[in-house]
Order: sequence, then structure tokens, then C-alpha cells
Amino acid sequence: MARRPSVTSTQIAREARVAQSTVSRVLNGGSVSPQTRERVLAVLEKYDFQPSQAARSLVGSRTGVVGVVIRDLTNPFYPVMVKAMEQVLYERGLRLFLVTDVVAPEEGVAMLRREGVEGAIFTAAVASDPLPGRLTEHGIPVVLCHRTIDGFPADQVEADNVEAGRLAAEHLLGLGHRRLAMVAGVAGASTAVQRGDGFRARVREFDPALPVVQVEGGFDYDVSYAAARALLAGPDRPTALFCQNDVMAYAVLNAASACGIDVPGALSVVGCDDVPMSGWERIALTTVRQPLVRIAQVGAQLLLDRLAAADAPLQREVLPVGFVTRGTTAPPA
Amino acid sequence: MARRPSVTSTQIAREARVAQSTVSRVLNGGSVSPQTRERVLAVLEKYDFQPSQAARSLVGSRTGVVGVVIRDLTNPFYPVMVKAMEQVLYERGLRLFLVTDVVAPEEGVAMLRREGVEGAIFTAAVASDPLPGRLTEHGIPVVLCHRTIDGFPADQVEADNVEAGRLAAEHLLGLGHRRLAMVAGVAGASTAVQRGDGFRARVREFDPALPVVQVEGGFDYDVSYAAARALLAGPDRPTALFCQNDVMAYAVLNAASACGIDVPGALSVVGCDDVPMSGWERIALTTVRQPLVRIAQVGAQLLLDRLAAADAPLQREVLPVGFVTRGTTAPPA
DNA sequence: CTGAAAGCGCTTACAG
DNA sequence: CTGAAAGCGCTTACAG
Repeated sequence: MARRPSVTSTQIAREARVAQSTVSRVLNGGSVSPQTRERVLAVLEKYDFQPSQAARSLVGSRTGVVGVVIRDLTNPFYPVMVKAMEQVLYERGLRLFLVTDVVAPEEGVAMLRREGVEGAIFTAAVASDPLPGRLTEHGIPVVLCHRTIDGFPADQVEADNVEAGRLAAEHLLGLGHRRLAMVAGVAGASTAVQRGDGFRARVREFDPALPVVQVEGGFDYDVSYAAARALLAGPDRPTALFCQNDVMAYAVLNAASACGIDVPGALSVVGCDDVPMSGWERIALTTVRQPLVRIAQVGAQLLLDRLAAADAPLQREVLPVGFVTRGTTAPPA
Repeated sequence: MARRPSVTSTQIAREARVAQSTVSRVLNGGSVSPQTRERVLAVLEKYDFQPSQAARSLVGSRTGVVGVVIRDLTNPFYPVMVKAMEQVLYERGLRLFLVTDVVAPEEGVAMLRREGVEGAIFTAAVASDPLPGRLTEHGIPVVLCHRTIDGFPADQVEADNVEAGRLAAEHLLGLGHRRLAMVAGVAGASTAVQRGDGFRARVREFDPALPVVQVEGGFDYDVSYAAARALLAGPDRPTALFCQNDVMAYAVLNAASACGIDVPGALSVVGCDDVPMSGWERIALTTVRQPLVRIAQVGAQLLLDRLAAADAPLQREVLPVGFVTRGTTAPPA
């Protein structure tokens, strides 16, 4: 099954009795007389012609493809971002090439380069990650979106995650909780670092002697579920838990159910992200909202801007967060 | 920012003092003497060379790209399928070009053709859908995966959705429910038709006079949530609800919470799909399991087979489903 | 406005 | 085993 275009612009040209370059002109809006255009259009339509992107990419100076690197597509977080990015990219006629964790990171970068992407948006970079750098080395513009890397030479956009952590602590402290724990995300992810820092800083301000127990959830449901079961079954169970993202909070909520621990009666839980599901009555998660869609849109826009002006100064945007009180927090028993 | 490869095989060839075709051979495993290969490999490595897919696609007989058409990426259902497909496709060295509902359907097909996809997998086709046909017309192999179209000339794979509907009815009837309602999916989607048919058929067998109220949920959370609120607030509220997919069941569960209706005490709810979230303690949805990942894998495999043997007879696979009893069903009050 | 020609970066026969 | 050459389907100067 040869995947050659069933009909090429040369064949269109022949049938319309014009030069192939004329077909190209009507396709791309060059100057063509109305009569000629008419004739070519008719043949184009007759065959429902579509030009080969491969040929276009090869000859043109641009491929029109942008790479988007995400982690796990099944985390409800990423589809929302991808969708928002698609929307802004498509409006500008760019296509999106998605790289997920189904391929090894190194291979992902290689794919992006073979694909000739004009730029790439990383959504899940970690501190020591050599991957974004591997792209910039080759002159490919990179945007760090949602997760950032201090000092990395790229446009970056993120939520005010430090403030997010502070808000969570503020809320829990205000409710009267003193036995605090935190379910942490991926070590080295800026979101995890910043949210953790913000939370601890606010607790320290309140009382430097107050400890914050930390368990590792890796931003992952299953990991967090197991960790929560262990934590909740152990001695000195905390009365309040800050989860560095919503998915880990869901895991805690479910683990608490499994352990017969009432939320918020015996345990308060705060998440971070506010993905749509957190508003479900069955979940009703108290959480810190970050402007998910906006972050994605800005990320895409930063790349667009960069493509338009390669030498413009680097941008770094930090978007505000807000606290959303729902049903998973209450004063300690 | 011209997105030309920073280094081409011709430049590699020059530096390695061989012909460009020799570089191509070491890249693609042609016969090359050990010494020559060594020399070329060194230069390849030095520049971290990646060949241009555009050029490869143009000259080769294949692009190595497979199109996957999904509906809404934010429906937790699709990411699972996409991931499973990615896995089998990548193993064979194929890339995946994702088309979501962010682009208009017609434009999606045009993109697939411009991209030169070797085949396409549709996951959300509906009965009257002209799109898959638009691809086969141009000689591009199509697989209908998850949602099928009777009589459509393509390989198809789906769950035994009729049985799924029957199992749901069986369960509810067995529990003693007689006031039944169904939240229906997208009209024209095979899954909706089959699940509905199965459910109604089983009810009819049990008692031809028993009515089944139907409300439209369109496989969509928000639509179903609104429909459920209306249904549950109205007179003659059903005691049991079969939702044609899990997402709609979540909407019903949450709507019931919002209305203060106890599930399963005052209302039994059965879903269909069994996506991972249905097993969460906070949800604990009684549902019909379909082998989601398997369906996606078989879909990808059918396309692979078709690419290997264009003239093989058309396949249609129907995979078995199973009933999963959890916490959202009970005998009527 | 229109055509002939060059060339994008590769793979693939074809010679030697 | 290796090189020279053709050619994939386009866009883009360059002439006319």
C-alpha cells in the first residue's frame, strides 16, 4: 500500500492545462487570473486534492509542526492542556505533534527533531532534565509550560505555585489543624518544589516548631493511594493533608474511604489544580485552583511569539491562583 | 526561524568522505564495510544527526504515520485507548497523528490526507458518518474501533455491547427494579444503539409491558448531569438507571447527590465501560466492563494487518464484556 | 499573470 | 561495498 498521494499537483496542472507552479499559486494564494484560477479550482475540487505536507515541509522553510511533550495522557490534567494548546495552534495553521511517556524521553526528542518541529512545548520538565536543552542546542525554540526550570534559557509560564502552597497552609492552619502532612509530587518538578516550599514557609511563619510530615506521591494516583493507606493506618495520623495535586488528593480521599476515615470529619484534605472533576458532588475537593487552560494557552502563545521574533527577550509568566473551599476540609475533631 | 535540519546527510557524507547514499545505507542498514560504517557513525554521532521525516516520506513509499481520530480527549475514555494504540504502533515504528474534535470533522480528514497517513483508526464514528468513507475513497485503509458501522467496508472491532445492555437489565431486573430508565449516548453511535437494544430486549423478554424511560445524555457529562437533575426532580422517578457509559453514570451519581437522593438506597445506577475511575471508593460504580485497552490494541493490530495485506478479507471482532458489581445498585426501597 | 527550472533532503535502483 | 544519479511533490525565485 504505497502512501503516495493518489493525485499530485502535477496531475492537476496537466488536466487544467497550466503549469504546476500555477496550481501551487492558486493553492497558496499567489496571483492568478480569475479564469485560470477557476479552471484549476474545478480540477482541484474534482479530485478533492490535498497537497502533500511532506513535500511542503521539505521545500518550504517551515514544517508547520509544533511538538508538545506531556507525561501521562491518562492523567486528567494533560488532556485539558493539550486541548487548549491545540485550539490556539490550529488557529494559526500549526499542527501538533504529541509526545507522551509511551516513548522514552530521549527517543521523544529524536522524534521531535526528525519531525522537524518548529518549536516544542514541555509540560512536565524536571529540574535536571537534559531534554529541553537537547532541543535548544539544535536551535529549536522551547517553551516550558506549567513546570518550569529556573535559569533555563526558554520562555516559561506557570501558576503561582508558592502562593498555592501558602494558601493551602493558611486554610488548614486557620481551621485549627496542627498535625499536618503533605503528599508530595515528583521530586525536581518545579510545581512540587514550589508548592511544598510555599506550604512549609507558611507553616513555619505560623509556628517554626510545627512539623510537616511528608510522604511521596509522585503526582501519581496509585503511588499516592498506597502511601495514603500506609500513612492513615499508622500512628499519629495527621488531621490534615495537603496534596500537591488533585489526582493525589483523589487517591487520599479514596484511601480514607477504604480505611473508614471520615472526610472532613476525621481528616481534612486539600488538593491543588482544580481539574473539573474536583467539583463533582461525589468528590467536592477543597483545592487551590490554577488557571489550567490559561497556562496552556499562554504556553502556546509564547511559542508563537518566539517563532515570530526569535531574538525577543525571554518571557516568564506567573499566573495567579485562587483558593476553592468545598467539602473536604473542616476543623479538627 | 527556518526549520531546516541543522545538518543533513549530505554534510555528514562530506565530513565522513563518503557518498550521501552511503550515509543513507548506514542509517537504514544497507551493506557497508565495517570501516566505512565506523567512520560514518562517528560523524553521525558527533552531530547527533536525525534524518528528516519529510524527506523520507517524500521519497519513500510510506510516511510511517497512522491517523487516530478521537472525539473529546478530556473524556477519560479516549486517553486510555490512545495510549494503548501508541504502544502497539510505536513498536512497529509507526507514528501517530491525532485528530480530535478541536478541528471540524471535514478538516480532520483533509489533515489526515495531507499528512499522508498510511491508515486511520476511527474511534467515534456514527452511523451516517461520511468521514471514514472519505478516506477509503482515496485508498486509505480505515479501521473502526470501539464504535462500528454495519456494512462499512473496513476492519472493525468492538465490545459485545448488546450483551452489555442485556447484563445491565438482567442485574437490575434481578434486584427487583421495575421502574427503569436509561441515559442514552450519541444517537447513531453503534455503542449507544447496541447497548440500548440489549437493555430493552432483555426487559422485553422479562415483561413486554415494562416501559423503559429514555433520556438523552450524548455520552457527555454536562448534558447527562442536566438531564439527570431534571429526571430525578420529576414525578415517577425511576428506581434504577442504566447509563450507556461510565461518564454519564458519574453525572447521574453527582446529580443524585445534588438532589439528596441516596444511591443505592433510593436509586440504583449501572454504568458501562468500567474506566479505572469507576473502581474508586468514592464512586464504586456498578458497571459493565468492556476490555478497553484490548479493543484499542486490536484496533491498531487490525490496521497493521491491513497494511501488511491490503487484500485480506475484512475482519470484524467482537470482544466479550463482563458485569462488575460494586456499590451503586441495590434492591428498590 | 504564467511557465520553466531549481532544489528541499532523503531512498533507491543502477553501475562499477 | 560504494558512488553517481534519478526522483519523490512541492514552493519559490526568475524570466517573460
